Amino acid sequence: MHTESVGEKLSSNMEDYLEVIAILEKDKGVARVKDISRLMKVKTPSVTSALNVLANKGLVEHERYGYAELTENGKRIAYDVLKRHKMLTKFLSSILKIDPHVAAGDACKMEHTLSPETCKNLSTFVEFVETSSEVDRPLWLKGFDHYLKTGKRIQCKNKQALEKVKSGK
Amino acid sequence: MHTESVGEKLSSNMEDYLEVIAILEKDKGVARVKDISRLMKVKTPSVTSALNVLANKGLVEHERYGYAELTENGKRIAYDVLKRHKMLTKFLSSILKIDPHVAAGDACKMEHTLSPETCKNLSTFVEFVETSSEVDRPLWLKGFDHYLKTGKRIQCKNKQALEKVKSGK
DNA sequence: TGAATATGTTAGTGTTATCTAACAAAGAGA
DNA sequence: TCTCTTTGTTAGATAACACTAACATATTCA
Repeated sequence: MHTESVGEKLSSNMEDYLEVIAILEKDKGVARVKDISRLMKVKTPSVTSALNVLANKGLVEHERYGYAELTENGKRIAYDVLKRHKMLTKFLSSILKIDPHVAAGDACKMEHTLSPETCKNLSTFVEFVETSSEVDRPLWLKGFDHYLKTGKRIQCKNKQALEKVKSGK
Repeated sequence: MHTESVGEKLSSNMEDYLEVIAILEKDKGVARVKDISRLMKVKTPSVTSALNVLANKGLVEHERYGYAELTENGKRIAYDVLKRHKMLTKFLSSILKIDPHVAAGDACKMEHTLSPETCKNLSTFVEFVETSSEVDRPLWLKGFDHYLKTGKRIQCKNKQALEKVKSGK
């Protein structure tokens, strides 16, 4: 019956619960046990149990038979996880061309475990690609797309590269 | 005392045990409980317990007080995981410039959970970068390195791009 | 060969997270 | 208001995986 210290790190599972609650609060205004159970693909007693754990850690507020609500600390963690989730999904779908559904699944698994360094650099990479000018971005990313599809590299000898650079503007 | 059906999928943990055994067999010739426990960062009773599970599934052979040995099925899985591990480490360290030690840690977490699609395309991406000709590879990858370090994009107007293309050969 | 040391196993526990079955409360309609 | 349905909780079981303490076997070397 004691509140856990804030410093203890959360399991992937508990992070997932927080994330789902954040999504429900955003989409529906409130997070109900039944909706959480649906999104988490678990039965409702598992949710009740998880909410007790999270409430004990001061990450959600939950009155018996009531809604779950993220506390400020809970929001901080949930939004962090969501941010990573979105970044990972973007990397997988728009750069690696992974089917969006599969990409979301993989992002779910990675979002809890990747080191801050990897998250940061991957995020920078996505940003680098997304904000590239028309001149260079299509050059290598289209090259990769072609390589993905055919296994063969677009011929990119000097003359052809020059062509692209010229016609780029 | 029954052999598990081959189809049941292995937990991340059991895959890790197989991987570690494969590494020990390669490095030292044999895999001892103590060495496995060291690499897995668990105590020896956990290893004994894991070996029983894996032996039951027909993935290792293990006589009491003896070495652990991968069966053919065990090798197949272990080598698969190792292959993913190496590919992920290469992506993280040579493209994202993650410190090798951190990269190895992240690879360990991802290697069990990523979808085949993501593994395949990421692998293709690494290959695409590694086998690029001198002309285009440095162009964008160096651009990314600079962006990583400074947060600023190398100016890549047409004239400058032309310069690089010309001097590339 | 026969202690002493190193290594491996067994037994029993704890933690996390899941489930089913049974019960309790809340909400909706007649 | 009173019942029916929906939703949520409790109790108790199970599974995976780790641990410690105690015990068993192997190995080493004097």
